[in-house]
Amino acid sequence: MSSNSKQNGLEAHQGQDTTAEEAWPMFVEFLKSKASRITQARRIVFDRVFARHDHFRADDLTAELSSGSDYVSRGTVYRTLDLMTEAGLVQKIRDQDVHAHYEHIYGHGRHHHLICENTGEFIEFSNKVISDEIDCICKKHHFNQRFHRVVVFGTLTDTKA
Amino acid sequence: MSSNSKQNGLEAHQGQDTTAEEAWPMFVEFLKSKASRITQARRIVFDRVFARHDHFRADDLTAELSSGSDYVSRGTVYRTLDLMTEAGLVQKIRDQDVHAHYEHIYGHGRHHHLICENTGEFIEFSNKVISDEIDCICKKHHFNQRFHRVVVFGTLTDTKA
DNA sequence: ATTACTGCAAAGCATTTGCAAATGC
DNA sequence: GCATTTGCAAATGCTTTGCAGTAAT
Repeated sequence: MSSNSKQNGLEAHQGQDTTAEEAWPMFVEFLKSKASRITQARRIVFDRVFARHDHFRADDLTAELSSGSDYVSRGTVYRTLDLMTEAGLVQKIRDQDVHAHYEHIYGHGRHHHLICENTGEFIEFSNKVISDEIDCICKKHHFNQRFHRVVVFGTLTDTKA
Repeated sequence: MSSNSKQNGLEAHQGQDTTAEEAWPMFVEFLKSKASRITQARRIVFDRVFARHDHFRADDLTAELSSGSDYVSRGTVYRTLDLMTEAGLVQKIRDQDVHAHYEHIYGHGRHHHLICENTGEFIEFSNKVISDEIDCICKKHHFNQRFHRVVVFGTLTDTKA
């Protein structure tokens, strides 16, 4: 296996971050493990993601990559971002269901959720330790909290004996 | 001011929850404070929201209200839900920006965010107390955690002296 | 009577998808 | 050479909006 990403028959992309160089082999491994291909488009998207150090939207990347020699199409940007998320290299900040859910809160109070990824079930909880800790963090950061939200993703294990 | 919501010239909607009856006057107050009107459509949406005790999508409501004598149009459902959110009677579970944001996490680790509602700034933090507490909650609920997310909404107070 | 609200249908917008051409292996 | 990927453009699905008619004050 070629251990150096520069040998993949791709031009060197200049101005690259150390992390990108470090992380690329991980993505390569991931793709290989899925019998997926190491393509130019994937490398380009990958580099752009690691060139950034902020939060971005898929659309921002699409825009950046929509002209010039590094052109990658919208569809491919989304598809690659999904792969990188699956590989654990990228965090999707508002993921799962894109669309808003509501619930009434009168006589209910703020609470948080465990979301089961199998059944879609929501389990509610509230917890003072967490709230207090968050208050403390806010204070530290001179942040005036309006409210907070905690969401835990995972699966509900069957409790039946 | 009429203190009983049943006097608002609207038919009584049967099968109603106590909370709906309790909360309705609050919504009325809210609407009055905005010089907005108490309408049938708003009452119908309101009742449907409080008749539910789960999480729902705006679309679910629209579907429920798209036939029969309690018809309310999609647009109005969304508009009313916004009002109820503004009034603090409803919690929008995936709010703020509807669209996904990404960030790369290699050499970064999982972390959480304080989001400034004025500037859109993200401040990152990670905290073991919170993670531990969440682990504990998951155990209690027989929940197999994949990952969790904490988001705090509010405003960054200027720290300059 | 006045002005806000509703219903409708069309527009918006991020995201997804089907398919023919291109590319990696 | 064969199978996966890409680019394209159209489709999707939730949400928003403009406007003319309707209802609340």
